[in-house]
Amino acid sequence: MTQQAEAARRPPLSRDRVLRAGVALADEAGIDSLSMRKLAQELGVVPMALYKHVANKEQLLDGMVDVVVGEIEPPDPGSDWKGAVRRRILSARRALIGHPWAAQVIQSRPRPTPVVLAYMDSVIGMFRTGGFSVDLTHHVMHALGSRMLGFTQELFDASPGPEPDAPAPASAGDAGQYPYVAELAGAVAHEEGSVVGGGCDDQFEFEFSLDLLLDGFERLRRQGWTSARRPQETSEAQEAQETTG
Amino acid sequence: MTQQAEAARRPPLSRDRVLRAGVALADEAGIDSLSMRKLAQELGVVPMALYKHVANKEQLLDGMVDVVVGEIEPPDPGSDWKGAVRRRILSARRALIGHPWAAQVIQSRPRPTPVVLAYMDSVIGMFRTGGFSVDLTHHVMHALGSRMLGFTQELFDASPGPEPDAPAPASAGDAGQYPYVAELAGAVAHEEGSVVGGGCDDQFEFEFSLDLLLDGFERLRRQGWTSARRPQETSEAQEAQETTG
DNA sequence: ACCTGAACACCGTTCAAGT
DNA sequence: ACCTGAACACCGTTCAAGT
Repeated sequence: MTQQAEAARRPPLSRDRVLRAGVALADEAGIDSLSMRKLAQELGVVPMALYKHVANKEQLLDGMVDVVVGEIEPPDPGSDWKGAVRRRILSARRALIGHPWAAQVIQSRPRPTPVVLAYMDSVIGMFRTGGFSVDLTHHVMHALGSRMLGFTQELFDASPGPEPDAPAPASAGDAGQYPYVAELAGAVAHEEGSVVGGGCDDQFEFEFSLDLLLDGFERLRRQGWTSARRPQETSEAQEAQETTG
Repeated sequence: MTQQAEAARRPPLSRDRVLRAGVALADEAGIDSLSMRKLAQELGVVPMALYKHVANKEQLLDGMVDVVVGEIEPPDPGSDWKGAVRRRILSARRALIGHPWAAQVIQSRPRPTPVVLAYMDSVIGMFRTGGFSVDLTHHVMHALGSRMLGFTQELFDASPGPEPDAPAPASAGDAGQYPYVAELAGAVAHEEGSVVGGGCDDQFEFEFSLDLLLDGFERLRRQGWTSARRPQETSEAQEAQETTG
């Protein structure tokens, strides 16, 4: 009765509503809290009702990834390849940051969804129309890796877990055992503009390595790099050039 | 009776034996098949017996990561920083490749174990003794990210899953929808030396982007880069130099 | 024909009962 | 004091029974 009344008040279930509820639940409660059962409860529906709109949990996660990737802004044409790629990737980063679970879920997918494939296709196109050979574009895409979607795999899960006030990764007590880590941690803690608590400026780090790669790509493109010449040889030849220049 | 006889035959349980059995089980059956219950069964022991040697499953996974990281060869002194770092990272890569689950597990850990911290400390040391400032070393470590431990996060799980003969990521049917992906896939399929099945040469891709980064690091080091000057400005200044040179 | 509750085959971990 | 079986609170998904 009450159940029926509630069902009548809510809009009918649809794949889209299921996916958006999944995204909302993962945003709020974390990806570990996302279960078919909890999602059904959130939607005021019996668990099995979900299976009419998604084949299983894997397909639910696929669809949720599509929602996030759908938030990435389209490429803006009419600028140099580097600026265009840079802007697009930083837009992807903004989308991913809004959904902290997304990076992990994307990497757990056994294959890209059509929406992700379309995004990758358009990024590849930006390199190709920017004057990159098929060969170089291929390796460049591998070098970008997950950075293409706006995230780098931090070595350890930096997401705010269930232990909010845990000791810092490199606490003072470990300074003796890990002198170089301590030196770095100390410098970061005193850095201007760093977040309270001694954290790193993730955006700066992201742009630092993104620009390092993009600059490297541009250098290779100008040299007409092909996979016949290994990058190491390339760099050595270039180092010689720089030294003499 | 039979149980007791079996228990008597086996060496007594220890933390080390539990960890090694966990590594072996994950190697053989995949990380998804690793459960406390199955691991106990593998050791001929009741599930609760494991909890005397590891506090919980999280600590089991931590210990398993330590086993893998322990396989990385120590640094060999007395060579230039780039060669030393390169060799060490490629050694880490060999260790990680032997345990396909390790990359995923490392990234799921909320914080580095002491063994991983010690490895990171020694890598930081290779940069510092190689002439890198604390500042630059910090950003360089971020840029390396998971590559430091020998793996890059491939955008999608390339590990041999439960569907061994599934269609290729970009099958011919999708060529029309994703023209640039198709172009790349076609080129890779015809590449010399590529594995049968059209896969990429992962080792080449890894070294390509590793060398791209290491070369970039060396360039910044020589320029005396500090975080006051952004990489982009650096590169633009350098581009002007290169163009005029 | 459609929907759904109970059931199945798992988890990690707690806890009290047994030796 | 030590060990461990049963139990708890969950999963994703199957399937047969109900409407």
